[in-house]
Amino acid sequence: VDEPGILHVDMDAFFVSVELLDQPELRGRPVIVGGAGDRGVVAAASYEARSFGVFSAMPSVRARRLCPHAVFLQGRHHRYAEVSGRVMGIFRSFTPLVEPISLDEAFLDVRGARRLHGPAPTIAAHIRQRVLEEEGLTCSVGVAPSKFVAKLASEAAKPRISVDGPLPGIGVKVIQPDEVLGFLHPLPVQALWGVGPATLQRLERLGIVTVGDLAVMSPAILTSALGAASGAHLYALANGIDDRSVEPDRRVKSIGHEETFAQDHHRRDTLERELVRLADSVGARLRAAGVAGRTITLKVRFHDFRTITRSTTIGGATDSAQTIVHEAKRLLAEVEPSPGVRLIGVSVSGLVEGGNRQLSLDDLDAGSWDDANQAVDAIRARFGSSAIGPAALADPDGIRVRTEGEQQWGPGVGGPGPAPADPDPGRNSGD
DNA sequence: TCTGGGGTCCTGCTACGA
DNA sequence: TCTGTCGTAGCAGGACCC
Repeated sequence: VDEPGILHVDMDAFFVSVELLDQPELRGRPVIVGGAGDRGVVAAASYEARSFGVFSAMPSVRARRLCPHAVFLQGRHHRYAEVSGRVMGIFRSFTPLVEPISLDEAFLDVRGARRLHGPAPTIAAHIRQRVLEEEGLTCSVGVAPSKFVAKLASEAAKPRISVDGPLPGIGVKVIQPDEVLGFLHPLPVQALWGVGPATLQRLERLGIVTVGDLAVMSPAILTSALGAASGAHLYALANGIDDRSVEPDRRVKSIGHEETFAQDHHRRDTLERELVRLADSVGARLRAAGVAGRTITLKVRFHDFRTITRSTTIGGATDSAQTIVHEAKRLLAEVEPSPGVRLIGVSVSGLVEGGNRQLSLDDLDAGSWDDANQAVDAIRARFGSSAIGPAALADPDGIRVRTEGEQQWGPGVGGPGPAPADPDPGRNSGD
């Protein structure tokens, strides 16, 4: 790889910027998108909010303390997905080799687009211009010979915060092949993709502070400290070696849904009802994606944040909520909920394309559900996700069904919490 | 300070069949 | 028949990313 042909495009404060498009009167104010409840977190913060020390993944309680006058918004995932789809469309008008990483960032391989659109830095500038003109949004672009250097470069191109407020970034940062090591080595080691708090601690024990320190370390010492895969991977990155290609059609490997409760739950029957709702959502998403899976995993997080997973692998792949619920309940039966459960989740992995799906005995048992599931999917497509759902989830008046998507970044203020009618005698925790 | 929800990947352990 | 080895699958947990 000898020319900077990989782009990393990162939208600036994406969720917040989309909200500002729809509510321009909020421009210039500190705006935070995320869960507003006691157990929520910040999903995105405007640069005004960031200058108060607010960052994504920060507990909302703390964000509110740091910036009490900030405007808190719940977030609208569907709206962000819609805008993201159009932005990715702009990227694809330059190259088919687009690998979306999330709603707001993607890698592009533009080495084959030179003739049509010019060299990579020119393409980067054109992309920024078109995203601004067509969507009213700004983005930062890193241009480099490899994915991870492009990612770090886009970070260097981003707007900055200062005591006087936000400062615009340079927008495009280009790293030529002979500049890679000079760019990388002064960076703190946690700038590397794959170095989080735990790995950072281990590296610091070896006296490694910068990427340059890591680059001159013995690979044998690194692998013994970090394991074979991570050690070799980080050593390669620190020396500027990253031959991962841009993969335009990565297949999803698992689909899951989990929720934190506004208050801890202590009763198995309450948790089972939540499982029905989560599995209903996971089944619908599996069918929408045209996949089915063999491994069902239950996740439980207790009041003290201890988290366990229990999984089981069934004979044939399923996309049926009924089968998922059945297996998840069996797994839950081995868990003691009385200390208090703050989160429960269900996921399905070992995915195969729906067309290759094999029927298991469980599926045969639930086979009659297939038609019902298809009918439910059709009704939801036409009337919305809350139009129909499992009877176990209906409100006492039988009118409305709680479904997925009502909490994105933690439980809202005062809810949704448990399904209704959940007396928890002997407890005063507010289940 | 008190920690969401969507994921991926890696490691270590155990069971099991060849 | 018993024992050891090896590869693989399944499972649980941890770390990390956005």
